Amino acid sequence: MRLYDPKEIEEKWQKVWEDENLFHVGEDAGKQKYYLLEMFPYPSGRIHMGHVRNYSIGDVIARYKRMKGYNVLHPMGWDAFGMPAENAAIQHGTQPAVWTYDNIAYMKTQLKRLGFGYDWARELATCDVEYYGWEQWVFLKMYEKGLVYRKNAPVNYCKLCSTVLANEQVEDGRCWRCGEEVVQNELTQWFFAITKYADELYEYANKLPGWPERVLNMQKNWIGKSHGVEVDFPLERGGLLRIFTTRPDTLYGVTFMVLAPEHELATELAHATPYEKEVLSFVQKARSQDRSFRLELSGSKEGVFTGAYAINPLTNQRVPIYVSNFVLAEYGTGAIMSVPAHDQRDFEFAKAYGLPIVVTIMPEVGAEDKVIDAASMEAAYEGDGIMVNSGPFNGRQNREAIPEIIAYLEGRGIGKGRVNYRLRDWGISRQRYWGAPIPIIYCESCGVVPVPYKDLPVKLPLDLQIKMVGKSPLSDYPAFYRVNCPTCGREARRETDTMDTFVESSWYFLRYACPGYDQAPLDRKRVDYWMPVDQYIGGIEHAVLHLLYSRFFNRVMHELGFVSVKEPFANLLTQGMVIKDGAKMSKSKGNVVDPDYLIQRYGADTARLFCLFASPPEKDLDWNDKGVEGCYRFLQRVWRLVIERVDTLKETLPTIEQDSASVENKEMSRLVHMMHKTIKKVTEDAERFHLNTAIASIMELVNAIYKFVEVERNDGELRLLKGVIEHLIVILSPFCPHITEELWQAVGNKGYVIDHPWPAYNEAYVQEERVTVAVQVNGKLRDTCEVERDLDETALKQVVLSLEKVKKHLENREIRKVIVIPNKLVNIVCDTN
RNA sequence: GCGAGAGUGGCGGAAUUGGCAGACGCACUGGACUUAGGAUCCAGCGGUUUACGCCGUAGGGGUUCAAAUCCCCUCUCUCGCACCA
Repeated sequence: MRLYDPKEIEEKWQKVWEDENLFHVGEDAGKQKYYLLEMFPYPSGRIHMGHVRNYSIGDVIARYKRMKGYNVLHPMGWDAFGMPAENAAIQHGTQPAVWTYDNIAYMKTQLKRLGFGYDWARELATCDVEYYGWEQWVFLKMYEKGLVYRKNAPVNYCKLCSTVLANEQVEDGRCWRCGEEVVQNELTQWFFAITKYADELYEYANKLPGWPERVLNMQKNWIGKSHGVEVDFPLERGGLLRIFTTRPDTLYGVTFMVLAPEHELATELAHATPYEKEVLSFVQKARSQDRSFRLELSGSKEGVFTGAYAINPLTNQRVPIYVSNFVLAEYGTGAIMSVPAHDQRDFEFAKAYGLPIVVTIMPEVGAEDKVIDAASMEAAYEGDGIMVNSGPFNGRQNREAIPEIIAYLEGRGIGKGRVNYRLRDWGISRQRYWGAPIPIIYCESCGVVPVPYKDLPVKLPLDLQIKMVGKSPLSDYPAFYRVNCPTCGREARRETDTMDTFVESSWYFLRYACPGYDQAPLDRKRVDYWMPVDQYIGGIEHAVLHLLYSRFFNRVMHELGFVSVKEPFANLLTQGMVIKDGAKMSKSKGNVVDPDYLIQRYGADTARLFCLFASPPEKDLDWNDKGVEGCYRFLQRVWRLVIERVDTLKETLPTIEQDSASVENKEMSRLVHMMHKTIKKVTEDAERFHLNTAIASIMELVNAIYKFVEVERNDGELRLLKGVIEHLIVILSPFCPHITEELWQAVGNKGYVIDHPWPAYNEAYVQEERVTVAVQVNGKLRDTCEVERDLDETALKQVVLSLEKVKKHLENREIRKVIVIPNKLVNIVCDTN
């Protein structure tokens, strides 16, 4: 008998798929499209198990949908700009471009060896000038529309990476990539005006039913929409101090004001007063601390009095103005009103500096058992209640009064309702080489001059030596930055920063729809055929980064007229990590499993099968070498099942339609039932991505077939066997495409299994003719019995009551009622004496 | 602290709607075949009990004829956010 040799058959079919161009797709108005996308990889050198898992899940869905009759777009490409290329260049003296394209070439062979069905004709690498050139084009359009601007601002800077980071790329005060502590630097940077879409990005998060709640919450959290009011507090010495608050219902309880150290009034108010010296030294100290350090001081709120007072516009009382490190300059107006009675932070500050506390909200009677009192309270009361000490609003429920208070403020011209966002604009300048050059020229006489469209692309030079220095390598390379001003022709200087690589990954999914298009970044007709992505699959780690940027960028492309849809990803699946020995697989932990080794030892089908079978896609996958063996064993079992009787099967005409006439005995009807049940289960599980249980049910079918072939079978039975085996091959094929293609051919089929339509199941056969009914007495299982399906209740009761075990449990007891769940369960409720 | 999710055999995990808890696989145990078994096949495999049975889905309470599933309380873990006024 021929042995299962994965290496041989996998190479064979991969070549056939490639030669026959089987996964190439075009737009076809006659078919329903399905765009399936997995997050593209960074070409780091080799793929890891996380990729294998991600792409295996995607490949199953793509193949399944294709067999279902969809026109499936399943592309692959490379997120090819980024720092590792530069670091490798410094370490090994290579060129980032060479390093990157070499890695791409190798990783592509790895993906091919896993048998993923991509349309390679659409492959792109973001470091291709054909790609980033169009990105520069979009940058210029955004510049024209005011969606890109340049400003001097304190930015997050990672010393180790020698570059600036966006807010989203700072985690716990550390660099998302290398973990180095992030410091604040003042630099002139380019920003994308993502905050212009803050509200839309927030609100549409409620219109994405196909996304995990968790991701949407993280995004909403990040955007941080809050409703409140801006209030102008007159300064005693003239002028106004504007603050933002979400709690106008506590305005009557304001006892002081606090400014961020960066607030322009901070030093101004103290100017020429006895407080000036102290304020100046405090502000200087605070400014020298970087943001993460200031945040670490949580709990220790420090501040100084400016010597100035503001007037509470509702009470006309004068309240002192402080400067403190706990107020953020970037949020709201950089100044706050402080209500120590009802805000814990203000309370702590008031206690530390001996400031008065005025209670304006009392807990409602019954809601809290104590009446709060300014003198004795030990923490702020942040809950709701009835307003007191609040002039015309006394006695009102605080939440209900808020809209009226806002109207009251607006009517008197002292405040205005306002929505505030936590989201900041996206800083995209990076002082690195291996990225897309920002298409801008600085001219001493003309200022900031965009590169004319006709001069695009601004090509990244490939022939420079990369040295680790604290500034962009390009700024050391005159051949790049020396340029003549496009406006006046005089000598000028190119921007030497490059774009954040998250810009490239924000629109690659659009470009897949029209690869190679050279008239514009995108070909709207084709983009509209394919967009939105029907199913996006990737890691949770991009919940706010890539996924938020892409939603923003797609909106920009929408406004530029390149795509109709506003939201790029209709459905999102976030797959879990691959864990081994209790930790994420990583080189430093020494717990990596090399995909090449797996393919070499067991074959791609086994590698895929294990990744899919070991746990449901959203959960973390616990790597288990023995589990891999189990999957290999299963495939050998399938192989033997077919190959051991391949000659017979080849000669037998399959019974594809299992009508009742061809079913001669109980074992046949049992097999027919198993087959239809399995098709149904796999179909439903594929639709909801429960791929592990889909595989489990296929295993059950295989077990049932083995049971069926234990004895010699007649012609009719063999015809059924062949039909069932063919169905088995078809439904296993999305998971393990090579072995199934081989077996499909071995049993005598001409075409490819991938071209075979997904089988339908017949509900009539999904149900068995005889069913096992659980029999309970007072809710406890006492026996089971096999009866005809849909047996009427009276007959069923009769059968059940005649069971010996049941009789025993009913002795001397009176039956109160009998509950019957058809074909499932009978529960006899009786006295319990 | 706030928000979200989870807790089921020795392990990974099943259980679309409240209806036989533990599918499928791993590990383990016994057996068959064998020169051999790390191959294959068969049987067993939540705990406890000689057995009938009793107990069992983090713990406690509740609703129900019936709860892993619904409700309340407690504990533990994971993730995200965290002076955002």
